[in-house]
Amino acid sequence: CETWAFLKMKQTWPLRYAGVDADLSVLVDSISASQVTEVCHSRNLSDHQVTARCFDSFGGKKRARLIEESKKKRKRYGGGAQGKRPSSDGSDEESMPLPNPMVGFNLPGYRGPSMTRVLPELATGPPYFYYENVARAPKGVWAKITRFLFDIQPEFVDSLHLCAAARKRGYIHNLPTENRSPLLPLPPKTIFEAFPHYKKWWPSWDQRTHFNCLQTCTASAPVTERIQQKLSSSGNPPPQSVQKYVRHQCSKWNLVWVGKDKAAPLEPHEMEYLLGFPKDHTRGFGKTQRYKSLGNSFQVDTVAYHLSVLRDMFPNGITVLSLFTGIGGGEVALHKLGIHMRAVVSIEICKANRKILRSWWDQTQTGTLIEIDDVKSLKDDEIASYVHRFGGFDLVIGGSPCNNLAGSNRHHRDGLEGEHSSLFYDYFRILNSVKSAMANM
DNA sequence: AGTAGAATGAAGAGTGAG
DNA sequence: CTCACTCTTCATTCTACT
Repeated sequence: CETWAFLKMKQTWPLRYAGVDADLSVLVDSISASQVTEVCHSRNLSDHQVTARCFDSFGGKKRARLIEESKKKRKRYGGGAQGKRPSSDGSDEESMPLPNPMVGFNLPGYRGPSMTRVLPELATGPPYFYYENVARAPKGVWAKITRFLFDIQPEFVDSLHLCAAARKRGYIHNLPTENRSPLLPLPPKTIFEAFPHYKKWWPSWDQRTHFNCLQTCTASAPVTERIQQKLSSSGNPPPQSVQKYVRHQCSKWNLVWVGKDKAAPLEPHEMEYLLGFPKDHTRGFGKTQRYKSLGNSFQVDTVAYHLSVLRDMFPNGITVLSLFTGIGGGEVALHKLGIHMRAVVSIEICKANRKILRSWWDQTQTGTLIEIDDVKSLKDDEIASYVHRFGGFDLVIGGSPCNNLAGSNRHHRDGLEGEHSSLFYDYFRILNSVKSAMANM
C-alpha cells in the first residue's frame, strides 16, 4: 500500500513532458531508487546517524559543537519515518524539511565511507547536470522541482560551513558524491579570519562570527547614520534596547565596523572575496550593478566542492552548457579546480554579466566561449547543432531565477510559476533536449 | 530617459515556556 | 501539544536627482 501511495504521489506527467516514454518498469525503478536516496538522506536514518556520519572525521571540537547544535532539533524530525508533515489546512501537500545542520551529503574534511546513493536510470548522465536555487523557497516548490528533475533528492547546503557568509541553497545534481575535494587554500571561515582589521572597532556585544546571506541590495546611508546617532548619544556599553536595534540592523544588512560607532555595508570587492571570486572580477561596473550581480551568484567554494569529482573523470577537459550564467560562478569554480573548459556555451540575459564573463574568459581561458542572450530563444535544432559540433556536453549547469522564491521579495513572491522563476521549466526543457540530442549522436 | 539611492514586510521555520 | 516570540531572506518599487 505504501508503494501505491507513492505511485499516486509521484505524478508521471513530468516524464511525459520530457518526451520520454516511461513504461511501468522504468517508473518502478525510479521510485525504488528515489526511496533509497531518501532513506539515506533523512528518512530511516535518524538525524543523529546522518550527522554522525557526516562529521566522523571532523576535529573533535567542531564535531562536538555541531552535533550539540543539532541535538535540539533531532526530535523534530526523528522518532518516525515520516518525511512529510500534515499541513495546517489538512491537505497532504508534500513538504520537504530542510536538514539541520544544513551540511549536504558531506563537507570538506570528511574522509571515509561517504553517503552513497543510487540514481534512477533516467537521472544518470551523460550529461552530468547541476541545478541550484534558494533553499527556503515557498512550500511545495522543491518537491515540484525534484519531481521534474528525475526524483533526485536535493542536496541542501549552507555555505556558512565552508566560508564566512551564510548561503542556504539547494542543489540537484547527478554527480558522484564520493571522493570530493575542496578548493585550496581553504577560504576564511569567520568574519575575523576574512577581515582581521575590523577587530579594531568591533564592539564586544556584537558577537557575529559569520555574515548572513549576501544579497543584491545593501543598507542605505540613513541606516548607518541612525546607528551612529543612537550609539554616540548613549554610554558604553549602550543600553540593551540600543544594542538590540543595532545588532538587528547589522545582521539584516551585513554591516561591518569601520570606525567608532560607525557600521557600514561590505564593499563589492569584499563580497567578491567572500564568494570566492578573483579580485576585481566585477570591477568596472557601477556599484549597484556589482551588488546585484554578486548577490545573485554562486558561492564558488561550495559549488567547486561538488564539481571537484569531475577533475579525475575528465583529464582532457570538458564541454559545458551554462544556463543563467550570471558572472560565471560555475566557470570560475571549474577553473579554480584546474578543470580545462574546451568549450562553454553560456546563456545570460544581462549584458553587464556577459561582459564580466567575457572579460574573465579572455584573461584566463584558451577554450571557446559562445554567449547567448535568452534561454527562451534556444531551441532544439540549435541545441542539436551544438551537441554535434562539440561532441555532446559533459556538464549542464545553472541556477534558475529565484526572484519569485526568495524571502526578500516583498511584492511578487509568487512561487515557481512566477514571471521569472518559471524559467526553471526552460532549464528542464533544455536539459532534456541535450539528453535527447546526445542519445542520437 | 535613465540611474542610484531609499523605502518597502511577509513567509516560514526554529525556540522555549507552559 | 499550543502559542508567543525570534530570526533570516540570490528583491521590487518609488523617488529624487542628472
